[in-house]
Amino acid sequence: MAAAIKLQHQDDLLAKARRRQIFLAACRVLARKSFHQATVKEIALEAGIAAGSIYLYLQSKDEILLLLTESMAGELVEALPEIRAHSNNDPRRELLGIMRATLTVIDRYQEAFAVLNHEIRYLERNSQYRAALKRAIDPYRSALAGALERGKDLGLIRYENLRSVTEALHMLCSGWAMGGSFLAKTDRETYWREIAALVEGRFFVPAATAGGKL
Amino acid sequence: MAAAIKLQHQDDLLAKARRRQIFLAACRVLARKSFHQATVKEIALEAGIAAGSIYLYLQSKDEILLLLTESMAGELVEALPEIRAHSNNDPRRELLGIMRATLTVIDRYQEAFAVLNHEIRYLERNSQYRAALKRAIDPYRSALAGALERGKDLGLIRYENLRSVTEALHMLCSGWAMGGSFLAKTDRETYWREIAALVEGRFFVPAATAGGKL
Amino acid sequence: MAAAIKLQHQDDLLAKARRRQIFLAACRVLARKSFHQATVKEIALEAGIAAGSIYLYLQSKDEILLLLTESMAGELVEALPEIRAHSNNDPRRELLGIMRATLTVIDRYQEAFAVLNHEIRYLERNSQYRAALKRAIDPYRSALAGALERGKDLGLIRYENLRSVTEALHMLCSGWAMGGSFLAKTDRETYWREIAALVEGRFFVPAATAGGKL
Amino acid sequence: MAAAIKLQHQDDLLAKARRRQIFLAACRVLARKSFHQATVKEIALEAGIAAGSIYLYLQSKDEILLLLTESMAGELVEALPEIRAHSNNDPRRELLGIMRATLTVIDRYQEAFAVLNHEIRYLERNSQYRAALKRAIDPYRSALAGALERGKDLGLIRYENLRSVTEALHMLCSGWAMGGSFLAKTDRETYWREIAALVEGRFFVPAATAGGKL
DNA sequence: TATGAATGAGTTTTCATTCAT
DNA sequence: CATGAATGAAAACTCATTCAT
Repeated sequence: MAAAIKLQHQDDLLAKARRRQIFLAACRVLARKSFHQATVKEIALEAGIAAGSIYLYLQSKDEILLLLTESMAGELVEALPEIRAHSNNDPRRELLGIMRATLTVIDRYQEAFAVLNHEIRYLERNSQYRAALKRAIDPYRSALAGALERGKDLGLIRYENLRSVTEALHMLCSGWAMGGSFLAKTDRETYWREIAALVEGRFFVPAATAGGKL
Repeated sequence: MAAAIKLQHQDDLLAKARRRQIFLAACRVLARKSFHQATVKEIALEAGIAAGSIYLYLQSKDEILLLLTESMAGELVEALPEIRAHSNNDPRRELLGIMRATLTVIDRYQEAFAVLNHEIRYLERNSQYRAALKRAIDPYRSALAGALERGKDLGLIRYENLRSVTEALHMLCSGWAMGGSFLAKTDRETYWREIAALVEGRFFVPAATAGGKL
Repeated sequence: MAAAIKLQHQDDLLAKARRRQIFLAACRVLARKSFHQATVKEIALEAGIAAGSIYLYLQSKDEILLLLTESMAGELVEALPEIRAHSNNDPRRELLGIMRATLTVIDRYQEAFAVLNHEIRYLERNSQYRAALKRAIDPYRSALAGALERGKDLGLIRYENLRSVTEALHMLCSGWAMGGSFLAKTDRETYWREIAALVEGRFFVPAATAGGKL
Repeated sequence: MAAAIKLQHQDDLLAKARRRQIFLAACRVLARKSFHQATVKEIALEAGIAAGSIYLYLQSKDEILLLLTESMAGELVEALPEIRAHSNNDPRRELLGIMRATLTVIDRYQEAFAVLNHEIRYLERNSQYRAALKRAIDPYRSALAGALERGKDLGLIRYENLRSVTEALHMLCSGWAMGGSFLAKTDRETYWREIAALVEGRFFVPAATAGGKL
């Protein structure tokens, strides 16, 4: 029984490692082509496993998109506690910290993130996936909303509609990766300064008015 | 000879009308599914023509994307003279006018615009298309840039890098259609007020400092 | 009535001229590509008529092959009386004359002839066409066979099996156009001397034995 | 390692066997219809594999023609060493041996050979295929040319132009399969006696003149 | 008679998914 | 667990033929 548990454990570890391989391979492939131009075989080979072996870890090609979502959101969510810890209990710092982390993760996977952001439209129409997507993204969304709410309660942040601001702030980050032929991308740091200034100027209550200081 | 010209003229009109039919059909279909899920046959039938007849007006499925670009950008470009005329020679009004028109067009085709914005990444890798895309979009981009430059010259608008601001402003408009599962879309007018305020607050020189008034 | 007849006559002449145009156009097109690579539209335009107009003179694409057969065989058949007249009643001269004319016609249409010779395999499986093909070719075949028979009767030509010799002699001529990648074609005159010598040496009874002289 | 080699070996064997299946299936189908009338699916099913499986062993439909060329030429080339061995060092025997083998292979695939001989015209316009075709045919062509050259050196065979004779001799063999409606095919042996006599009488130096005897 | 836009059947090719080994 | 050969459904595209003008 102990052996069985250990095996189970090893299997889980193996599966996790394989899924990570597949995730990274998919990111590399999607940096070159669209989701539909990329074949399952190509992603499998890029991951160093045989074409058919993808299906030992994934149910379908579409599930690669779910894997991408879970992996990227996961990296973000893992970073949240430390961001919170370093925010000195100032929701403004926490908000900017989350946005910075978001931009960092997006920057890490750029193209794949843009692809994912497009394909997710169609994925979430499938009720089977919608729940899983929500589960993966919610901790991040909650952290963002939580910081905003606490900021409002403390009189440090102002906004009208929580939901729409939450999404707008995320859009400011993701816009960085989404620009197609219309957008001449600047480097990440330049972009970061731009949106940070935007957020501070528009949403943060001026120091003279607010009680604390950033 | 007159007859020949008339025929030629009629043919042009026919082709133009058919291409418009196809454009509108593609928009309707792309509101339901992705470009790769949509079949040429489906779009043709939606346009009220036979499956094969698409190829009388288009060289390939990809050219549908070019048609979308030309049609949407075309609607925008057609509106430019009047926007200019009504701007009272104030580049700030012209800038906001262009952005409002952009948002209006994007709103009209929403889903199809989002699809186009994604697919255009892959389309523009084909040098044959890149030139055509540029040709379609440039008048719009120039108008935006022109208003910004004139505004700067007159001391009414401030910015650092023309190119990056031009693109950022466009992104503010297109972001409206691009949000996937992350973005809970608010209605267009609410969004418009949001970004208009953003532009006015950040880029426009305060009335106290600037010479004219908006 | 006279007018009607005249019109009919004119119509016939017109149709004949159009069919000639189409024949020549088809030859030009088939010099560049195979029968299946060539489109009806392409041949029509090459003939200087509109795509759909082919069907005023032909029932189907396959009938182009019939037209080719009739036209090429026709040119040959038209030459037969004069060949006969110049043969001085010597079947050997007539035979060589026919073969020379055959080679001339084949040379004139080379590629199209080769294409026709291939496609005719499939055309003649259609009983509707078989009769028409036979009707077009028979005068030529008869002339060839006739010369051989008369030659044999006069003791000037020797052979075993009439049918097989007739065909072999034709093959000698058509081989000139049929060589694909295997055959490095020599010029027509060189080839003609080669096969003429072959015929004289192999089939003709030596002068010492035969009564007359060539 | 041994296992890997064995697997590799087995895979090669499998691919070879499948390609052979496809070759034979193509021959059977092409005995019934032209290359363009034959569909890839039909050939695949005739080969006992699924429609799409053809593409595991072939890049395109056209490559079937290359496969035909390689297979037929291959059968010929495999026979060459033994022909050489049995020729008793007499180039005349070797030459006739090669021609007889050629006729045998052509007889085996008759219709498919005729189709191939036609389609190869268009295939060899593609430079990618030209090289492969040449590679497949060259050993055969060299053997033919080699026998002719050695024969000439020994004073046993006479000819003017090596290249053109080589091709003419091949044409004598292939003509057997090429005759369309014009040629009433005789049986192979009759035809063989015919062309063998032709070669002996025309190209071989008479015994009185030559040193050796056949 | 002449046109050429429209049709839709038919073909090649791709690829997600399965399964015997 | 892992493999990769096999499958077959699906889709873009072509083109002979028709027919309203």
